[in-house]
Amino acid sequence: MQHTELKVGELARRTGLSVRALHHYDEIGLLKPSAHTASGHRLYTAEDIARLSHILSLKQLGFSLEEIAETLGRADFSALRVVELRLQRAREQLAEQRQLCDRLDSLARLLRAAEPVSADDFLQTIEAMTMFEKYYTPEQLKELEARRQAMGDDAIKEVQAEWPRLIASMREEMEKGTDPASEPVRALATRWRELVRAFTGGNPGMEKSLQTLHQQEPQVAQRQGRDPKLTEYVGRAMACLDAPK
Amino acid sequence: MQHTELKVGELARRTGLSVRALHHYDEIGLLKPSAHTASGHRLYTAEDIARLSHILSLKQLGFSLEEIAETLGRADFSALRVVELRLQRAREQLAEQRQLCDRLDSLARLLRAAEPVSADDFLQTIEAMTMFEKYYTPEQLKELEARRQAMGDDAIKEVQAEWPRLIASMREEMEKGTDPASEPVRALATRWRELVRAFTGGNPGMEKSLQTLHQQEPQVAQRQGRDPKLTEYVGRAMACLDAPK
DNA sequence: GGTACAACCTCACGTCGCGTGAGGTTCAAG
DNA sequence: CTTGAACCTCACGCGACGTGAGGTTGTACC
Repeated sequence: MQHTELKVGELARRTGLSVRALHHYDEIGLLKPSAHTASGHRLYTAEDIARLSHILSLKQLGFSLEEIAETLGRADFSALRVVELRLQRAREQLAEQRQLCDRLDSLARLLRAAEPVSADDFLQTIEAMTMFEKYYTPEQLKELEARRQAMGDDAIKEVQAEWPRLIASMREEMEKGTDPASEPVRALATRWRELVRAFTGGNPGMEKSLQTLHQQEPQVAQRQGRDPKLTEYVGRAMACLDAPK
Repeated sequence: MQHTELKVGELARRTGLSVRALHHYDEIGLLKPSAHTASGHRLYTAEDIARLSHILSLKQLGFSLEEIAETLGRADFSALRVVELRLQRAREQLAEQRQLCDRLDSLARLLRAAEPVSADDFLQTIEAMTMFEKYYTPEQLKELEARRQAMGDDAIKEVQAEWPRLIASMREEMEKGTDPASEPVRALATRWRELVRAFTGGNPGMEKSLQTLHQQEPQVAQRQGRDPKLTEYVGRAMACLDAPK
C-alpha cells in the first residue's frame, strides 16, 4: 500500500493544475515524472512533487516556464538579482496598468457627464484625450482632472453644452461682418475668455499647451466648428478687449 | 501630385505601427485599404486613416482587435457600458499586479536581509511566503510587513540566525532527557516565547494563524529542524513556565 | 535600356501556456 | 466480461503580431 507515487489525475487534483498542464510541463522538459508504469502511465515521485511545488512558487512570482526551468536548472544563480529583475518588470507593468486605469476612469467620467453619446462623439472624446496626453505634462493633466472633479458632472455638462452655442454665435457675428470691437462681440469674447480661463485655471503653462495643441492639430478645433478664420476673428476680438474702448 | 493615398510603409512610419501589423489588420478584416494599385500595392485613403486612428485609440484603451472591430462595426453600442466593463477588467488586473509587486518586494527584502542564500534557501523562502499568504489574512500580512520594516534588516538577520541555534539547543536538552521544568530549559523556553511574541506582536489572532499553519503544514516546521516530538517538548516547557515554580 | 536597391507582395511558421477535442488503451470495480 | 473512469498520444487553436523566405514592383542613376 506504499502509494507514494501519484498519477497525473491525482497530482492535478491536489495542485489545482490541469492534467494538460502537467502533460505540457512534461513535453517541455520542465517536469518529467521519474517513473512510468509498464503501460506508460506517468508516476510522480515525492521528489517530482517537491520540484513541482518549486515550479508553482516561481510561477506565482510571474516567471515564465522557461525562466523557471533555467532557475531550477542551475544552483549557482543569484536569487536576489533574479527577483529584483522580475520586480522591476512587474513595477513597469504596474505603472502601465495604472495609466490605463486612469485613462479609462477619466473617459468613463467624461461619458457619464455627457448626454448619451453617439459612436462618433465617443471616438472623438478618446482622440481628444490622446491629444491631451500628448500636449500636456502629467502634472498639468492632474491639475485638469482635479478641476474637473471640483466642478462636478453637471457643471461640466453645462460648459460642454455652452461651447457649441458660443462658437455658433461668434461665427454668426463674423459672417455678418460685425466689428470685433462692437459691444455684442465684446460680450461674446468676454465669455469666451472666461470659459478658457475656467479650463486653464489662469495657468500660463496650461494656456501655452492649449495653444500648441491647436496649432499642431488643427483638426481638433475644426471638429468643434472652428476654423482658422474664426480663430483669427476671435483673436482680434480678444485684442479689442484688452485695448481700452 | 494629389498624394492623399498612402502606401503601407508611409502609413506605418507615420503611425509607429509595423508594416506587418497593417498587413495583419488587413488579413483579419479590421482595416482593409479601400484601394490598390494595379500591381496590388495597398493604398490607404484619408478615410482608412481616420478609421485607423479610431482603431489606435481603442487599442490604447486595451481593447482586443476583435472588440475594436465589433465596436466600430455597429453604431448602436453604449459607449459608457463598454468603457465601464473594460475599466472593471483593468482594475482587476491592476489589483493582481499590485499583489505581485508586493510579493516580489517582500521577497527581495527578505533576500537582502539574509546572508547570500543558496537556491534551496531561496525556494524555501518563497514557499514560506506562499504558506503565509494561505494562512494569514491580508490585514495580518500587512501588520507583519510593518513590523519587519520597523525592525530593520539587521535585526531580522539576527533573529533568523538565532532560531536554528535555539532549536538546536532545545533539541539537545530533549535528547539528554532534561526535565522541561529545569532551569536551563526554562531559559530556552523563555527566549523561545520572546521570539514568537516578537513575531506575532502578542496578537492572539496572529498566534492562532501561526498554530493553524504548523498543524496543517507540518513540513514547514520540519524544514527548520523541528518535529512533533520537539514541539511537544517545547509545549511542556511552556506549560512549566506558566505554572509557578 | 540596364542595373541597383528600396519598398512592396504573399505565404507560412514561431511565440506562450496551455484548452479542447479526437481516437485509442489501460485500470479498477461489479 | 463488461463498463466507465482515467490514462495515453497527436494535433489544432488562441492573440497580435515578429521574422524570415522568395518573388515582384517602383524609382533613381548610368
